[in-house]
Amino acid sequence: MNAKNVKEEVTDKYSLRGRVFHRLREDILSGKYQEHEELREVTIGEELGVSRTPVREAFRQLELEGLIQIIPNKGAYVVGITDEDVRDIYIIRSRLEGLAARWATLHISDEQLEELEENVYLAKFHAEKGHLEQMFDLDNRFHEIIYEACNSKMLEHQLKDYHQYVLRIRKRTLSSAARGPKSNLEHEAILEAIKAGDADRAEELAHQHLINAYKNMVENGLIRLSDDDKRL
Amino acid sequence: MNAKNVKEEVTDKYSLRGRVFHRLREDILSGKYQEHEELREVTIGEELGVSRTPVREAFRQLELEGLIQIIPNKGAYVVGITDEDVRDIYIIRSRLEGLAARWATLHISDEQLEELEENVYLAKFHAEKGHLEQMFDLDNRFHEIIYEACNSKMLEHQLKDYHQYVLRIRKRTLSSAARGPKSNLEHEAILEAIKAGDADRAEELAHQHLINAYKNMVENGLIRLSDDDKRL
DNA sequence: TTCTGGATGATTGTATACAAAGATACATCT
DNA sequence: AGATGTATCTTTGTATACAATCATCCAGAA
Repeated sequence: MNAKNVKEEVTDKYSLRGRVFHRLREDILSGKYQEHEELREVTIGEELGVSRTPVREAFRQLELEGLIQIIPNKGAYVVGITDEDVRDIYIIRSRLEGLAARWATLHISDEQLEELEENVYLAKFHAEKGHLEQMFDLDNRFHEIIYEACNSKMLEHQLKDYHQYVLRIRKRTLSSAARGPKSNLEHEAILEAIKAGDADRAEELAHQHLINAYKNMVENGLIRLSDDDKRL
Repeated sequence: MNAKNVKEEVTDKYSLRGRVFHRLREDILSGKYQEHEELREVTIGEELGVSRTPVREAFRQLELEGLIQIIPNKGAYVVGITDEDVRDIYIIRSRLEGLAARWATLHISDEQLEELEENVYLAKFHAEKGHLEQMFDLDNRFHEIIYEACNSKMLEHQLKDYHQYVLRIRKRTLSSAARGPKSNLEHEAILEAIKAGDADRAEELAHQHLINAYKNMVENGLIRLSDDDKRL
């Protein structure tokens, strides 16, 4: 899941293979296809109205992304995403977001800083009004700005990939409204740290921000966790 | 998941697509194909004596691995990797390796621990003898054991992805022999921390281990770095 | 009964044919 | 000359035909 830029991702969606790829990823992450379910090339092809060729190519990519497992001459099986995976994704992402916030502190542009401030200001407004959809979008954008500001092609791409996962998880669970204001305060604190040029603090705050988001999901019973929480 | 994985990787190599995939990866990593060079489906197919179909599937995978860039309806181009990318990869991986070492401390099995100890012991031997190839393999295996021991499908997958890049960089630069013994000592320290159940220390040591490896490359002039090193 | 072996059908692996998009070269117009 | 349109060629995108492999089932022997 590595080097592709935004432009390709877009054009990508206009090829049949691209559509199959994105659609299948959606459907696997959303839970339409159960874990261990077998995906047949012709069946998927018929469902999406394409032949086996683009399906096969999409399968190979999904395998590399770890979403399906292909056993040669046998078939493709959905790997699925467990609650443990969700936990790990959040923790991994929390570390990388911390790193991104650190680097953003070093390299953020005036324009980006301004957009962050506007973002925080607007989010406060929509939180008071209870506009869930706008809060959702602003939250995404806040993180995206940080990714862009960190000035690292590798890290940005990595985090945007994970964002895909996180979006799906959120869709699956529906984010809790109560988390909004707290999340906003945390965004504000991260912004302040970046403005103050305090990279250590920015990293720690961004890291904790993601951990809090995850904990909130657990507390609300959206994700259940069997074993120890030592990983956090 | 391990024994099975190995078997698949092997069977993989007996399919035409698998052969094309592995062969192309080799050739790109070894520098046979220059940066920005265009890879044509028929040409590659003729070279390897196969049709376009397996070549295309291999291309899609190589794209996800970040080794080539596919521009729709145009062609596939070998992707370059800048010194800044190398720096970011090492830093990102250093954080994730730290996390992996932390989790490995919590979840490592007796067998894995034993293999780690054997690995460290053997590495010392080969370092004294100056067996570069064996040291290289043992080093890779050391990290792989940690990945497997961390007991996280997501993190393991992530780190193995990055490993691709690192292998590529190493091949490009040739690792310096002088680093060997120091690296071994660091491995040993990581192992001790894991055995002692000290997750914090394991994380910090593993993190620093990667940073040291990177610094060594810079000091030996294998990698040039233009701007500030504040990112470290 | 239980095991073996082969016929049969289903599914993937590969090759190839055809369609569509981009690149090139040249003629034409201003 | 420089710009523009177009014919043509090259290359990729997709569909489909055929080959190879795997799974299933049932007959027949121990």
